Parts: sequence; C-alpha cells; structure tokens
Amino acid sequence: MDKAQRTKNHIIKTAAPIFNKKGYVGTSFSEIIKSSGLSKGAIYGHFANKDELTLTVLGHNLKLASDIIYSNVKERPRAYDKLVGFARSYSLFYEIISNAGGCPVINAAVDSDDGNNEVRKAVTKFIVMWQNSINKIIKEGISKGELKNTPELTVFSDIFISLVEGAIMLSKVMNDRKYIDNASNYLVSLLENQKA
Amino acid sequence: MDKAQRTKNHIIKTAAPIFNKKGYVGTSFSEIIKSSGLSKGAIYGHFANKDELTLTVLGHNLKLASDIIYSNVKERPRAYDKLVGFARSYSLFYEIISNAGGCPVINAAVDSDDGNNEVRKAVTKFIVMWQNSINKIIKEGISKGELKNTPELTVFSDIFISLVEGAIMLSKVMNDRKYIDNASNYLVSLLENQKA
DNA sequence: GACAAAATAAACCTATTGGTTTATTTTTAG
DNA sequence: CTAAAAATAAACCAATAGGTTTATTTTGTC
Repeated sequence: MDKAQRTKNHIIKTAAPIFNKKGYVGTSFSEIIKSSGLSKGAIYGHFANKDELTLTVLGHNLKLASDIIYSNVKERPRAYDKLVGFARSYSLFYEIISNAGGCPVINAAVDSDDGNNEVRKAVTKFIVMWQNSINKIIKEGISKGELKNTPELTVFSDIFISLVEGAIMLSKVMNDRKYIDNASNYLVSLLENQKA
Repeated sequence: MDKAQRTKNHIIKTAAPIFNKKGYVGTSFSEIIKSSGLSKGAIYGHFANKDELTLTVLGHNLKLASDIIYSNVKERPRAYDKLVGFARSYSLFYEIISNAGGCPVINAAVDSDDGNNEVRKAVTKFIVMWQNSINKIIKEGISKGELKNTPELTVFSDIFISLVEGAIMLSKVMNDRKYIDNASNYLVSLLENQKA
C-alpha cells in the first residue's frame, strides 16, 4: 500500500466517527482537519470535494457496521440460527456501535430524508440490500423446512429493521441499553415461534 | 392576542417544519428569515438567540405530534382500545407527520444524541413522558381486568416506541408507507393477544 | 391624535464555512 | 542519486454563519 492509499485510509478512519456523530451533512472540514492532523490542502489532494469525502466515509461506516453484524451470522448453517444471530448482534455489539456514534443507517437516513441527495440514495440502497439478505435467509429456511411458512414471516424483515433501528436510536439518546436489549430478546422469542 | 404574540406564533409556525426537516442543530437563520418573511432583527426581538428559538420550535413540534396522536386515544374509555388507538395513529396520521418533516422525536434525538445539550434533554424528557402514559394505560387496564397480566406487557412500551419510531424513520427515508403500516398492524395484532 | 413603547429593517460585525492556489516538501521510479 | 510525480502546508477567497446596533416604522394607550 503506497503513501497515498495509507493517507486516504487514515483520513477515512479518523473522519468516520466524526461524521457518524456530527451528521453526514453537518460535519465541517475543520473537524476533519483536527481529527486527521492534516491540512485542508492534503485532504483535497485525496478527495475532490466534501461530498466525495462524505459518501466515502458513509460507505465505510455502513460496511463497518454490516461486517460486525454479519460476523455473528455468516458461519451459522441453519436459517433459524442465522436469524437469531442477526437479532442478537445488535445487543451484543451495542457498545461498539454506540461508541462509533450509533447506527450509520439511522444517522444518515435522518440526516438526508428531506433531501434527494447522494447520501439518501446510498442509505436507501443499503437498506434494500439488508432486507433482501434477511428475506433470502427466510425463504431458504422455509424451503428447507427449517422455518414455518407463516404470514408473520412475510413482514418479518420490515418489523425486524424497524424495531432494531428504533431501539438503537432510543438506547443512544436515552443512554440506556434496555431498548436494544428488549428488542433483541423480543425478536428472538418471536423467531422461536417460527421454528419448524 | 397582541401583535408581539401573533408574530412570535408566526415565526414558530413557519420555522417548525424547517427545523424538523433540516435538523434542530442544522437549521440556519437565513432559512427562518425566508420562511417567516421577517428580518433577523425582528426575530431577535422575540427570541434571545438561536438556542431559545430552537427549543421553542422543538417544543411546538413535539406538542403538535403528540396532540395529533392523542386525539385518536383520549376519548376511548377502555385500556385495550386506547392502546389500539395509539398503535393505529401513526399509520393513520402518517402523511401529516411525514409532510411536517417526520417525527420530531427521531429527528431531535438523532440530531442531538452525541451531545449533552438542551435539545437532547428536551427530547429525552418527552420520551419518558410518552412511555409513562403508555405504561399507565397498561397498568390501569390490568387492574380493571381489561388486559391480561403477561410478561409481554411489561416491555410493551419499550417495544412499542422502538418499533414505531424505527418504522416512521424507514417509511420517510424509503418513501414507502409499508414500514409504518406493517408496524401499526403488527402492534394491533400483538395487543389482541393481550386482551382479557 | 399625540406620544411612549414595541416591533422591525437594514447595515454592520467577527468567525467559520467549503473551496482554490501556490509554493514547498516528500515519495518513488529509473 | 536524481528528477519527476505526488503529497502537503499555508495563505487566500467569497459566501454564509450567528449575533449586534442603529435608525425607522408601527402599535397601543391616554
């Protein structure tokens, strides 16, 4: 990895929690300068403008959160266990996510939901991917006979991400784990009833 | 109502959707000037500074949303019907809330959850009040024999507000009612199982 | 209708915003 | 080791931020 790439990574890594905390629209250059220890000119040497930096950092934060969550899911062979792994992940990794400024999905969504900018497009695309991967697990689980074919499961991914995102937001602002813990436990108990 | 009060109300009313859309921290004075049609001097004649205006507008938006939701709850005499009214409200009034910039609870929470400012204090206070009012209905419902005394109901208010807030956020950013509709329907079906 | 009080517009202030340019240093390839 | 390329710091820019002051207009009261 050459100098250019190392510096670019350094900028992204130090800017990541700042953007997630202060907002993908609301973070200013001076804060990135402070966190990275670089000058404005140096940063502009690696990113065309603030938008490009913002989008790059958002992508980094979404991937980071996604990797943490999937680490608790991917090795599990059965659909039911995968879904339980998903449900428990948010509670399990809550501290990490919280310290990084919360879930980048909520942060970027609320930041951008009244504009039609690139940030909004990036986050909606991510949510679609996320739901698709949950629905795929459910579909496979049903076809393999690991899960019941119930009407509850047709809206499960909608309920799942709504509940999880809301709970993370509440735990963060209330500074109280109980919301994400209750949500995780609730989803697990909900899944138990869908086990074939 | 004298001129001063009328003007103050006018500023709050025109600034309310702007703050809710652009953020309680991120809204600038120039946008308030544009929406109100008044000069900066005029606005400063009614509010000491931007913080005071921000907090006043946040209070207005929280009360507005709360009044709309409670309008579908308060006349209902029985606990079960009150809770169902609550659950249906968010779906029923989704367009109004969405057009006003989304739920002020999420917006203010995400805006402020990495600081310890007055905005955060105001929104956490509101969430506590909201949960207390749900828990009070449940408690009365159980004591009057209208609801079962199940473990599900002890965490119901946590699950309820997590799910509703997450669903509103998702419907807003995805521009798709299905999240809040599914959440409302899900909560109603959940309540049916708790009916005595 | 006059007059004090309140409300308002507009000019002004300093700090900060995102962004550019220029000059200098550091890498890296031959 | 050297020369070209890349990376960087620092000065600079116009626009906008929140906030203040001053002068003028509008209000309400006697």
